[in-house]
Amino acid sequence: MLYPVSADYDNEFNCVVLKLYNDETERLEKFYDDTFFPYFLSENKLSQTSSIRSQELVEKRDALHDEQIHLWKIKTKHPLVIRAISRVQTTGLYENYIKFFQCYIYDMNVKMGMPYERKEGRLNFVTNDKAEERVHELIKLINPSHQEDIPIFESLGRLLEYPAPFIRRAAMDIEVLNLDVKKVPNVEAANLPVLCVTFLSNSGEKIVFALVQANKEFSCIENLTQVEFFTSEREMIEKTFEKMNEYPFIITFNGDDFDLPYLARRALRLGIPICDIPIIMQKRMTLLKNAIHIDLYRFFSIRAMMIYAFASKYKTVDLDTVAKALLGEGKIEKKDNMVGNLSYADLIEYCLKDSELTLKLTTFNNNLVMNLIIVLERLSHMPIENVSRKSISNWIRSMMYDEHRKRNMVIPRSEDILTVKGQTASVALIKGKKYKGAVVVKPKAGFHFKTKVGDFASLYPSILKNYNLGYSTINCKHPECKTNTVGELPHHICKRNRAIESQLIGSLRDLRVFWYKKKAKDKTIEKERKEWYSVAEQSIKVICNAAYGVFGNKEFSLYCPPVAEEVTAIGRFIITETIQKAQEIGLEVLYGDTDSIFIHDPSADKMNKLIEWAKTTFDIEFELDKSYRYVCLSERKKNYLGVLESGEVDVKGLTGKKKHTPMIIKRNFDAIKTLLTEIHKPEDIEIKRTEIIKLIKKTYRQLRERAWDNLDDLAFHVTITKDLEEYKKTEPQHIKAAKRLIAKGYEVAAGDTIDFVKTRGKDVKPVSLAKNDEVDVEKYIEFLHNTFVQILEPLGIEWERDILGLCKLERFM
DNA sequence: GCGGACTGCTTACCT
DNA sequence: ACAGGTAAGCAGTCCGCG
Repeated sequence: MLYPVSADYDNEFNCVVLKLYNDETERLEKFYDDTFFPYFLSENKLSQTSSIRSQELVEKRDALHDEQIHLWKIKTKHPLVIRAISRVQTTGLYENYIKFFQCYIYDMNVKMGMPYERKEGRLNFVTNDKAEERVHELIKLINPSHQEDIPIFESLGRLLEYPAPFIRRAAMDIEVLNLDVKKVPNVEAANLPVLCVTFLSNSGEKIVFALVQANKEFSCIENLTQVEFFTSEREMIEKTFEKMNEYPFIITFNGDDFDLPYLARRALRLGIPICDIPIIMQKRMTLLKNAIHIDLYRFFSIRAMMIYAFASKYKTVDLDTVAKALLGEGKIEKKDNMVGNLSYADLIEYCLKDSELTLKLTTFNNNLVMNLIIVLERLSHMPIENVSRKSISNWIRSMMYDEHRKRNMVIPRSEDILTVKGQTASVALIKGKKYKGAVVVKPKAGFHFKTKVGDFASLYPSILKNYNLGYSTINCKHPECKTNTVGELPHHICKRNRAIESQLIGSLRDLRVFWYKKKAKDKTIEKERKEWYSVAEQSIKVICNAAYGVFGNKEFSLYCPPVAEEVTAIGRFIITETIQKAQEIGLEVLYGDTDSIFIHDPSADKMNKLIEWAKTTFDIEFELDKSYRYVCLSERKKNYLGVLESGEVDVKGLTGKKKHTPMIIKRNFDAIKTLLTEIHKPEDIEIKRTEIIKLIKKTYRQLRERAWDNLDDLAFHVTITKDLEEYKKTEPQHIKAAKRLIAKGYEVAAGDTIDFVKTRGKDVKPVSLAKNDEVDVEKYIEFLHNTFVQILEPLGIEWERDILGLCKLERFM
């Protein structure tokens, strides 16, 4: 069968081209369609020119104003014509910014990533009876509250229930000679030779190309039988291109910005004709002519993916960190960046390992990442190359556009939404923010045994759904809706029409809560299918979690501030009411944040009563989320530690967990975590208290006596979040340290994490440039203190008395 | 001229 | 380029101190 995986405009044939993955031949095929033309909509007919193909009056639904309107559908002879016209004609145009290939996908109803077959020059969707059966079943089970939502459930259900193809793919990595330890090879110049290229495929092929280096002993290569050596770099690169054309999918880690452009530029330098170079360098990505290029660096950098799909298991995006977090293994360690100094065997091993990790990142957990990409491609109606690189607001936007087109609705212009629907009515607590957000309840400090946490499942998506929120329904024009307000804000909500956002996000939410969450845990389902359900569940989670936020982001094309603030306002209303109800029932509320409530030792009876009340009052699933053996709260919000009944420790927000904290303190923190799992009842606290004091004292003394093993253990790790020139207002410590690195000739850029130690005289130094005796021990002791008071307070440990007191005494003895 | 109080900047976290 | 809320540490400024 054929699966559409990519779409683009083909300049040679002057029409749209789909790339289809054939899962029988395991190759890519192309499908050209010259019956579809670029177009946009206009309020007025334009003066006819040779670049306009036709102009035709069409009827559209305008959901923003709730009326039917007539617009001119203007078809052009080339996609670029639309841009040219938009520069001259700046008013009265609609949908002129939507990419041509996206229009094709939406209007021709191309289901990306779904099965098709070619018949008489056309593509026909191939129905899968078993999947259809499951779709039927899920609709019956969910039993949508609105009849008109059934088609949405059907199409979403199909996208998630149809099986995904096996994708043949190869991971690729190159190594380039490097003359300067402090710098990475320059891509623009591409002035140094490529030394090694490796391909590793998921069908078992391993290909290694290596360049013969004049300075290196050739005798040791006899046992490298699978390696093909080249004396000509040009030949090696030509062979590399040949290989790249053989695979339908090429996976890299940072291939967009390094491997592929370097190969392309190097090829040009070596005189390979441009038509033989299968690499297309675009502004924001690097593509392949005959394959789909997935750059995992881009994929793993997508914030929403990082946080929701991978639960922040990795915090910086580089191959070593991501692989260690997800696969449990990292890169091969090298002494420095001097690739040229490695023996052939080491160089090849190193390069192969990178390819191996890159491939494994797409295959682990039964192809989790590859399947995530396919599901997201399906849901977003975007080509794989785009969905795997672009942030989540692009996916949601694309989903919304598709839905507008399917209903013959004109897509409103951002500025029109703002004019018609108005601005925010609430005031944020934080300076510079646009509107008020969630409620955080001040915690009751102390050790609380038997604490249970209840929370609303997908609170914000549920609010979007239940309260029919969207740009078309908030502050609508109908007189009878004006009184339909909720809670504290003046906005009213439409009673006549349903909002697309509410339908789409609401349906996704229902699918997740009532179907995929359950299926992913169902023990009667075979393993592979269960894993697929888990992928579907995670994909929906990622989308739902961001769905509210986009309406408060002014760059989002359906930006609608009243919708965003109405969501949080209703959220505040719901959680506040629930806390009040809990107290009425006689439950002790210890803490709460946004959609969760911590309750101290509730009776099963009262807890169930609260759960039932919340569910029926708000029609949102309110469930028992966690049962803690105990939680340890301080007065600080968003900061706590809890031990679950399973013995697992849950740490939130504490300094000991943050990634910038030096290792010497983190290790202490982890040891204390283990001790805390050994507390089962209040009497245990006493025993563990002494052990914890002992631990901290040890580190305290180690610092006082300057007896650390390794200076690296004292390094803070702080990320540079913007270009160095942008730090105009202040010079933070990590920037100061970074500048010292630059002065020594190192390259430092936004996104890098700086490792620095605090030195005497309120100074800092990069750890690589600092010496042991420069360390400002007082600063570290202060940090040790501040890190541990967060949990010591509730334990009844006093720094002065218990840590310093004993240590000072001992020092006298 | 110095130090404490204060504000604002920056990063990393929580939901 | 999904949002707002919170903690922490530091940089820089203001103000009072005769």
